[in-house]
Amino acid sequence: MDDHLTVGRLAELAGVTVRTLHHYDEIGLVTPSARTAAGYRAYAAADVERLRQVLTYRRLGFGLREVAELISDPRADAVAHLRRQRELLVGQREQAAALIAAIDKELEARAMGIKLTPQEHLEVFGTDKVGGEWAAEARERWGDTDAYQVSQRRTASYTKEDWTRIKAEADAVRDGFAEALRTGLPASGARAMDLAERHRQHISQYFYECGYPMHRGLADMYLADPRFTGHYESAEPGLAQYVHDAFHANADRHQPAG
Amino acid sequence: MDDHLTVGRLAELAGVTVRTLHHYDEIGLVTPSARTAAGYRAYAAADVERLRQVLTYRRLGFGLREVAELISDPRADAVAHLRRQRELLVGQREQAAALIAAIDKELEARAMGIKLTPQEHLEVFGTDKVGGEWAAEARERWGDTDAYQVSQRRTASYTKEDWTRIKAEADAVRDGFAEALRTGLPASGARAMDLAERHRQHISQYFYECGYPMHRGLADMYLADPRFTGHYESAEPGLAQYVHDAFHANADRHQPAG
DNA sequence: CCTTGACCCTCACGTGACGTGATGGCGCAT
DNA sequence: ATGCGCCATCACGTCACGTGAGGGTCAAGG
Repeated sequence: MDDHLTVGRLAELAGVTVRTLHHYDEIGLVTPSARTAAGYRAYAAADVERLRQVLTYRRLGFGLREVAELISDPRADAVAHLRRQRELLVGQREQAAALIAAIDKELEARAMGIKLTPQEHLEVFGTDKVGGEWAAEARERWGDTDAYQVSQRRTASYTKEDWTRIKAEADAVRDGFAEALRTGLPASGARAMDLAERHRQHISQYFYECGYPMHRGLADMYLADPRFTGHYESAEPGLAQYVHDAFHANADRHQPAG
Repeated sequence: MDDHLTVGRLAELAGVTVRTLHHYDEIGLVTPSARTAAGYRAYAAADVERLRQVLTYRRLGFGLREVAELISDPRADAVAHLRRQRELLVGQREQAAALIAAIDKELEARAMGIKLTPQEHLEVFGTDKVGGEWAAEARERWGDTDAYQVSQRRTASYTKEDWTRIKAEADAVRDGFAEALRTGLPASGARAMDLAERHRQHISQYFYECGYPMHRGLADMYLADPRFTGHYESAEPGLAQYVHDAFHANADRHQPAG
């Protein structure tokens, strides 16, 4: 009774109710590895660790049935779990950040006395949807590994190296734009438009299908969102506007009537 | 039927099921402001907006009963809602970030063949608990609006100008580091340490109390998280490591025994 | 005009993850 | 031996929908 915990103790430790532990025992999700003579549940260190995994996955939006599958997956060791959990958490964090950005945008608009278009309001739904069904999406992704790389909009599971490459390419494009601006080339010139096209293809390859209409949207976003604006403005004043114009010029070139 | 939406359309738009909208209608949470002759639900723009509020609060972990109270609170206008939602989202984002940090820590430890102490394992429970009851905590906090402004740790509601200044300062520090690295100054030299200190005070002023131990944590983080790494590496190769070393050197200077 | 298929309606029971007692057995201190 | 707190097992309640069943509505095409 010294290296084993009672339900009450474990519940307090883990921040859940006793009933929850009973429930997990009932459905066989976290079963105490021993019982006292009187029938008291006795949780060992390994049980605590298992509960920790369970609660982590639960927090990520998985149902208990799914959690059971995940943690009993024989081809996944502790590190694999941690990597998976990390990814999902990054997704959650990004999602929260996206919603914060949307709210900032709206607050800003209201502060300036501008009413946003219904279109812009719907962004929240969009991100919200992705958010609410994040786990579901993740599940689908793990289902078939073929369509996975192809159709996903988000950053899936890039390795550190991938990110480094992505960042490098993004910076290369930015620096290219900065130089074009400094040397006085027009935003609608061939050099700027080529850089815009390179950027569009980069986004398409690593993030999501980005057609010309969507690329136009990105251009506007880069002017509207201070974070993105800062990314370009910090390299060269006026660069955000320049990039914006180049994106649109490039879109005009490939798909007139925009 | 032109400015009104049917259930199906709204459901798709909002990323929820038709059944959910039926349910919200049943309990009087989001009731369509009109019905067609055939009895079809007809949602007007105001209804859509209300649904948006509902889904936002729901996403933040509130029960529908609570959501109903929140959005029918007469002393809260749209901006107040947005500010509240923003705060809760910042909390969620921080919480996710905290868990990511905890996982990074464990992954790092495992990579180095170190087993963490049970103490450290329990951190996850701690943050998890805070997370699960985030909404409850938030509710308590709103009890007194005085402590509210004071005790907030994060970025609350910075203006666009604030963000621009913040970004500018961050870039100035980065460029300073880059130059120091290029000119061959050591990471433990006066120039680098002064920049580190400037960075720390910047963080403390605009974001959160950042003591030397926490600044050390940030240093490690900058090497661990590819986005932060990219921020520095893109300016100059090897800069992330350099900055990391400078932070630690600076911390050593002010608080030995680290 | 009439069919067809996609959409809509209202019951109404099912489900997942527990909450909330009810009733009774340990275990230790006074 | 007698509280008092914690433990056990039923067993029903709840919340936010899911999932059909059975039947009306509507726009498009034959």
